[in-house]
Amino acid sequence: MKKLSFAEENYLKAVYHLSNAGENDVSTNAIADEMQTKAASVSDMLRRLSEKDLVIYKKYQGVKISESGKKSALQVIRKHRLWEVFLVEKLKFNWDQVHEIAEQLEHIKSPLLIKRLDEFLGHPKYDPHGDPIPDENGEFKEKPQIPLAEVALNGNGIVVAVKDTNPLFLQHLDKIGIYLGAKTKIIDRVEFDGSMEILVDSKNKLFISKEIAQNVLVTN
Amino acid sequence: MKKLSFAEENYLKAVYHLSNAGENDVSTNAIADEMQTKAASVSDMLRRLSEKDLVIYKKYQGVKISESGKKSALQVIRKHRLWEVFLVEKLKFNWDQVHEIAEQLEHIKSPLLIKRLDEFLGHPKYDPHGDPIPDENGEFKEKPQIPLAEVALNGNGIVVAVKDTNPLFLQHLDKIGIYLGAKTKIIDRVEFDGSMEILVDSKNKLFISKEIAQNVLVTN
DNA sequence: TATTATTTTTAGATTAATCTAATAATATTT
DNA sequence: AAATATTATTAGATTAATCTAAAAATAATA
Repeated sequence: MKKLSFAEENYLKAVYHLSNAGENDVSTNAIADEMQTKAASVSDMLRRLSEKDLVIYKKYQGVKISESGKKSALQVIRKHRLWEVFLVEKLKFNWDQVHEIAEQLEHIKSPLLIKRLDEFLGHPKYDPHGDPIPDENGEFKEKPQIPLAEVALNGNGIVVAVKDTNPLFLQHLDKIGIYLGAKTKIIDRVEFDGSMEILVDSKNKLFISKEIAQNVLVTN
Repeated sequence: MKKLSFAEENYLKAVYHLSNAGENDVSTNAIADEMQTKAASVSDMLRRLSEKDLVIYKKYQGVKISESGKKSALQVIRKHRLWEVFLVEKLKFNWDQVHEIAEQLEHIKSPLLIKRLDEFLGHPKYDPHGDPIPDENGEFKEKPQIPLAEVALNGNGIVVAVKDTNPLFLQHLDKIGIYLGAKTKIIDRVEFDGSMEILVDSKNKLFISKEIAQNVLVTN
């Protein structure tokens, strides 16, 4: 595994995420969109990543991440999520504040540092948004999870993740009292607009919109 | 304070250190040496730093760090040393392993992160090598310190810092049992070669070379 | 299917940071 | 002080990453 530049790592991450963990092909424009850059820059970078066999790229046909590219991407994701745990657990950040800082920390190169950080944090399996943390070999297990919007009436669940990590969304969840680990029960559903009434931790009645219900993931 | 690139921050740090905290002028070659780069690259960077008023640069006359340059340098140094404390205190690194990793971490941009890290560490005043950590305003106080080599016969001291932070030197100190906070007493001195015999923590007799004695700093 | 629209790539510039080789300024030494 | 050595700067390339504008390929639609 050669040492990659920050830009290369960021592109690999984007390809990995947009391809749904390397399953699908990804389009140039989708990457440009995700990375807030221009399609021309993406084409250029894909050509270079392809020369290093980090992606499989056929002009005009989209791009797929290679095995070695996936490996690299997963290590960056591992670092990102471990740092997020550190920021929330140890430095008392809120879950909506950690993404940007972790975007920087994820590029620090030191395998020993990450090993020690992982130990220090007690080998966490999930980050503050419920996303799984890959191990040293890139292995991880997603928690079984469905959007609140799809839970049946009177169904119970435990909040295990959020689909969107937009700070405004996370702050809103904080405000209304939804957090990772909260117990939920669907007590009413409005078919007209997809909004619903839920009971949190058997004591707080909440009215939430369809958008919220689609982005809060629970397990049962 | 504008946002600086990694390279700019590294040059400012080098100028600051080589000038003895901004006191003296620094030569182009000295900087090239310190940074393992070529004089031509240094000239170029000095011109650019000068345009941003981070250094005062007159061609062929050496360079001095400006007030705003000093401020930036001290913030980078603050971050470097706080991360070093974190690595040693929390992640159980040895004092000879932390410099390289801190060289990367010092460039992470987030004032809040550093504020929280500082709190988490209990507002440390010194790093693992005994060097003072500047506060948010760049203020710091050096511990009064003299090399063991200059302590009088039978004089006592407490190890407060090391002059050299070369890993091999630090590992050697570990091996012979010298560490920050160790109590020392000079029990013999060989005028011929500057070597000396010392008593550490009132129980371990050690024979050390002139080189060691010059690079271990004590207070009394 | 031919035309139009969209998407993607290439061509050509730009910026930061670096390098080597050549030149210029300063310092040292006969 | 003139010659020589040292040190520092400029000129000109190079590389990574980006951009705009133009060209090429693919997709959508009349």
